[in-house]
Amino acid sequence: MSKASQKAYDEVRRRILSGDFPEGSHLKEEELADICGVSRTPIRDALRKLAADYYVRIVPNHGTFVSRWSGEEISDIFVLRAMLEGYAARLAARRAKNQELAEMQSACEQIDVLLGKPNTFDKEGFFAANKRYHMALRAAAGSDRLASTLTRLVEQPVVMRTVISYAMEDFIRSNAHHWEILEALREGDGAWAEAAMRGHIHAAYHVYRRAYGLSDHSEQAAKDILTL
Amino acid sequence: MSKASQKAYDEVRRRILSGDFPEGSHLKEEELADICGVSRTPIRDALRKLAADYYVRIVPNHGTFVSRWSGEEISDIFVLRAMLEGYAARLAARRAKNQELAEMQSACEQIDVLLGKPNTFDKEGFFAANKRYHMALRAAAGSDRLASTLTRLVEQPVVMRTVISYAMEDFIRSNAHHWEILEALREGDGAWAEAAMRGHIHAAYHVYRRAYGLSDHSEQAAKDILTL
DNA sequence: ACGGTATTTATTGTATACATTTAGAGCATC
DNA sequence: GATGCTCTAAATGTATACAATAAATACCGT
Repeated sequence: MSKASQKAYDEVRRRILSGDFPEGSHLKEEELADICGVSRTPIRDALRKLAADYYVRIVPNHGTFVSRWSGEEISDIFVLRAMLEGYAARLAARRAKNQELAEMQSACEQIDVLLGKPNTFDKEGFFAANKRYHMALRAAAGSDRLASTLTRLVEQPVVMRTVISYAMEDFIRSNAHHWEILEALREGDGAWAEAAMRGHIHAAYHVYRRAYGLSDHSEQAAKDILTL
Repeated sequence: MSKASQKAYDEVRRRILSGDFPEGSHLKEEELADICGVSRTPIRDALRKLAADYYVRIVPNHGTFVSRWSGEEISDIFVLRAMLEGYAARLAARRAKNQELAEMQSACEQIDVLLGKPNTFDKEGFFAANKRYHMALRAAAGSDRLASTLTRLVEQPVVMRTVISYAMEDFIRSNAHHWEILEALREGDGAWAEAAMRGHIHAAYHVYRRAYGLSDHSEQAAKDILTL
């Protein structure tokens, strides 16, 4: 995507994630054009891409609406993520290059530094390093299709909300998982990497449910992750 | 997508699948506009959507190019499909409504009719009914995210090529799987449905490899499906 | 003849004007 | 008062003109 389109994409996405554009709200092209300082054409490009990434839903001849994430969908997404990212870890154990492993290690070390200051813990920094770790692992899996599917599927707002409700012990455990998965990759042990990654996602889902309540459906989804 | 955009999408997609636009070729917006009889604007919309569906790749300021499917990618996709469509079957066993089950049964019956005329077997008809069956199952899973992820991931050209190389016994076995999965859904047995679906995809992958050759990598992918 | 630079040209990116569609207000009719 | 119609306004869909970009070409100097 080019300059204006990218600018529009970033700006609209940011406002959706920040809650400035609430779920279900109608995004009008002309208003967005004013806000972003570009014409309607790149706005439309951006909206199409946001739709492909599930941030919005476009109804022909009616307009673009910010997606709603129901509890059911979020549960489904955690299960899908456990499956796909687990498989990515398995592939990465076979295909990862040194450079990618180094990038993952760098992210782990950065998080360790942050963990060293528990009183003024930098959640934003954790969020960024965590993302860097997972992106590197997806790249290491060596399947563009899998990587982009995962990136689209894993809604950053959900990750964000999960991280926000992490307690200190959750951050510690999360990075312990990161180190463990990295070791599994270095050993070339795909089964280990996959199992550890599933555990990692499952732990995140546990925190999410603890913070935002659990339904029968989410109970079922938790079982689904276990019995994949 | 609206009228002109949809028309452009269908036309360009058709030409890609038919080989009229070969892999790697550069699709120029103005030419496509002439071919489709619409202006560049809906052409651009269509290209963006084709990119989201992995049919083409857009390089900013350079243009749109028809995607290449490497053997590795195809293997990866079969594994992903076994995983995701297996999970869809598991969900469908819990959530499927009578209407969706009826749709699936209708597709099975239609294929049975086709199978009754082995001398003049209608592969196109099988292809269409097979698609109807799988779409109904994805809908029955009740997760929009999962359904659209699958639809994007499963390249119809790959399915097409696979079906083309089916022998009569492969068609028979394929529909036997369809009936078995349907029964599992009716019994509400998610584990059965999932296992049967994975077997179904695995059989298709076997035919594909038999027809188009197998590499070390595809051997590994076949094992991956088994040990999911 | 060779290398480097300016120019041209083809293609994509952006803005804007116009067409189409849809929802809703207002009014007439039953 | 409810129903259904027409008209209007607001939003999206489409076409086209213009700008920016990048590659190819021609030109010039050495």
